[in-house]
Amino acid sequence: MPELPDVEIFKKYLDQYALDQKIEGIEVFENKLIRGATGKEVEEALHNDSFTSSERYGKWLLVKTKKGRALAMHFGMTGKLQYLEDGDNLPSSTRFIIEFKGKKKLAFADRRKLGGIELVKNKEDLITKHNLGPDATIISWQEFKEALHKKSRKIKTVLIDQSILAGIGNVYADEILFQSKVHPETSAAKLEEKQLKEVFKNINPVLRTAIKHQGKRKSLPDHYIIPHRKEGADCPVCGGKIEVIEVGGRTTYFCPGCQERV
DNA sequence: AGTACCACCTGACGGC
DNA sequence: TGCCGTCAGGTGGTAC
Repeated sequence: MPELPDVEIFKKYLDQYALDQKIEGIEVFENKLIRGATGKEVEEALHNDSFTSSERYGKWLLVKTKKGRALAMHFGMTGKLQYLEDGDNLPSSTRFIIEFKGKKKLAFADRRKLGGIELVKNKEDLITKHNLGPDATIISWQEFKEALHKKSRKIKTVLIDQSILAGIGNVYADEILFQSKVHPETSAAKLEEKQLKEVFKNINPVLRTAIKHQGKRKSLPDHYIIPHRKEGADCPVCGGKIEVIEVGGRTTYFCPGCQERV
């Protein structure tokens, strides 16, 4: 379930393996995952070009080419990248591959087909097209407060709304709220400024910790709720029982002892 | 305008 | 043993 930390890991992976190699073509196994263009168009756009750098924005990975093009990748729920040398087997659920000189490949696999790629002009184009708010790791306190303090919606649904801030998904929203001792169903507008600031202050530490742990959720610190995402599990902080509810159609784990309803 | 909800997607899992 | 309903949660579109 790629959220911001997972995409940051994909970025490092792509930077390590797929930069500065001549692109000879692409092969598409699932047309639906090429958004807003045909496979042929993407092929023509990338042919004889090469990737020079990448940038993560929210849950998007923007890959730039030497000739000034940009390929935006989204990983949906189950997307991932795999770099292959000549003779390596394609991962299961490979939806398309980018072929480099020397029979090397970058495979985009996505079991549930909720991810995909598209051609964009640049980062601003991506942001406009998908109505993305500021990236969760760079938003300032002032911007954050301004965006949230009048929202009547539940704080959790606001946190995962990509048009408000980009990058936080279901799992890390629960973690940020647990660390902030804020109940996920509290209306954003009803939070005291102190609580809202606490939420803001926990965003970066939680996301950075997740990146440091390579997105492996079981290996996160024990005082995080993520390793205890199970109904009735013991809360690592107060020893109470973890509860499961649905918020905005998403499964939500929280500790009623630590996260008081406002 | 702001908010809520549903469709899409498919493999894993659990109940009977 | 095997079938089948349910669940997971990303985005984007629609309805209120």
